[in-house]
Amino acid sequence: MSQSLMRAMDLLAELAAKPATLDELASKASVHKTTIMRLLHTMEEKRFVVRDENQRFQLGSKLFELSSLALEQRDIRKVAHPHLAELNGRTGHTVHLAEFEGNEVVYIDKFESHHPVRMYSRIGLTASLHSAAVSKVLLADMPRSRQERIAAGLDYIKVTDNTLTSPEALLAELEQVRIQGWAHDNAEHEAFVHCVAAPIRDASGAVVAAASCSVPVVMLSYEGLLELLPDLKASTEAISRDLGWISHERTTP
Amino acid sequence: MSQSLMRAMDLLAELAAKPATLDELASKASVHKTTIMRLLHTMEEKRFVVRDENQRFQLGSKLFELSSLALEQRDIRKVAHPHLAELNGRTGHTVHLAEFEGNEVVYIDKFESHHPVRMYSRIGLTASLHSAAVSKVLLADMPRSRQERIAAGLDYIKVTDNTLTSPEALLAELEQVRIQGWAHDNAEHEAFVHCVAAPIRDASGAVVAAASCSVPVVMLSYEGLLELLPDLKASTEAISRDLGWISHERTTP
DNA sequence: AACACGCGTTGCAAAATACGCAACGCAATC
DNA sequence: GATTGCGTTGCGTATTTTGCAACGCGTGTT
Repeated sequence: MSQSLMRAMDLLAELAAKPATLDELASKASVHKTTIMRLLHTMEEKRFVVRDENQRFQLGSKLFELSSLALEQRDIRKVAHPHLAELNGRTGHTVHLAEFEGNEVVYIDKFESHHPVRMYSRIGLTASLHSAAVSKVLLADMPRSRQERIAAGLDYIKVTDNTLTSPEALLAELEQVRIQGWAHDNAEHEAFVHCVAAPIRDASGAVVAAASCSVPVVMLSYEGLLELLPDLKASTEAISRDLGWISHERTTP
Repeated sequence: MSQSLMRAMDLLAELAAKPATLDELASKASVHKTTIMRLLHTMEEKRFVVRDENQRFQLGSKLFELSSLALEQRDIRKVAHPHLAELNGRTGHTVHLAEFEGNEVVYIDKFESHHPVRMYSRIGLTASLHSAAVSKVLLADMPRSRQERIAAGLDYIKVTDNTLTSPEALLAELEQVRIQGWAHDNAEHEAFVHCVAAPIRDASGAVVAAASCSVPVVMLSYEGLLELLPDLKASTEAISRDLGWISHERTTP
């Protein structure tokens, strides 16, 4: 659509991975360096890019500024923050907050594990739709027709022994997630990590986000993982209440 | 230089302030909406921008991804180096940079004193958790529950007259450190050396490292040591800014 | 029920803009 | 002192971007 903008954004992505010189960038993009240079110049002017002392280009501080502003705008994040921080403090495990965006699931907040064995992830990364616990939670609340459309469009790369490999398997699991009110990732994405996730609802009752705990399997058995559920549910329900949601569960039968 | 890119970046800055509709953006930029729309489309494709349910445009998750990646690769040591070298040059005293790693505080960089009386330490060594000034700074930013767990697990070997000897004493001091924004080691680890330390923060505001000045007591009284604070704070704050941190102190009252 | 308004979308023709090229300047390296 | 690596400059070409005018679609108004 807009060629120069497209290239510029690719450049930013490239620089995020690793600072680079003009020629490196030009050859990777298969464009002449003059072109790249002009783009870098304008981005430099707006502080999206800076040059270090050795003429290598890297991402500039404007980007940090924008990203922190953008994160602040998402009010789910703001509301959830204290609750998830508390959950993280109480359990000591990695906690993620994720949202549906476009057709992807994106991590919008993360709280690091207190333990030396940690898992890698980053705010802004997208989660796998057929294996991440948060994705299952977010998908589970969608209308069946949309679930089917999405499930049909995935390629089910088998990354671990437990990865789901068919639309049917995924849809069946989504149905179960919807009924039980939580989801797991039983080492379906990385063999050494499993997770549990639960939904966060707004005033209309729609699932607007999902929170999860991720734990290395060497640290906690599957049964131990499930014992985190009451804590996790307590947190997600508290967040939902803060967002205006009113539980319609019968308190005592 | 590159008109479309320039406009696109202005759009991002505009959206950072407040999500907006197409027409709002177009009138603010004094450009026809078709033009803006094309830019937004390509940015949407790259997840720099998203539309919410009411067709308002806002910043997308790619920005979070880029900025967290970039911050990760700017390792603290590299960023801090010139600032600490300058501090070391200016004061002439031993300067340390320390990080939390696992459950220990580790020195990750050191600048030697210019004076003949030096203190012994080495990059990679761990600092004592209950007496080193850098440890206090790093601990002070942690959640209370974690502080308590750590404080309870230490054995308070009394190495000098001033060594803190109880979890209560340590926790009380951490609270003070958190409030005042710096910590001391008043000859609590070695009778002939005292130090001051200050926190280094990343874009999220979390304390990711600490820097300190260590001086033999024969060289500088406690009052003299405190006079190093403005210099030290200036350095740590400059490093924090380089890491993307934005001060939320009011500049003028 | 009909109408107007707001907001995004489409197709097209004009030209301003971005592009590639080739040559230059300036360091650092051998 | 020659060579390699990296960024910079000027210029003609044509590709890309632009503005316009009309359309589609949903909302809320009379």
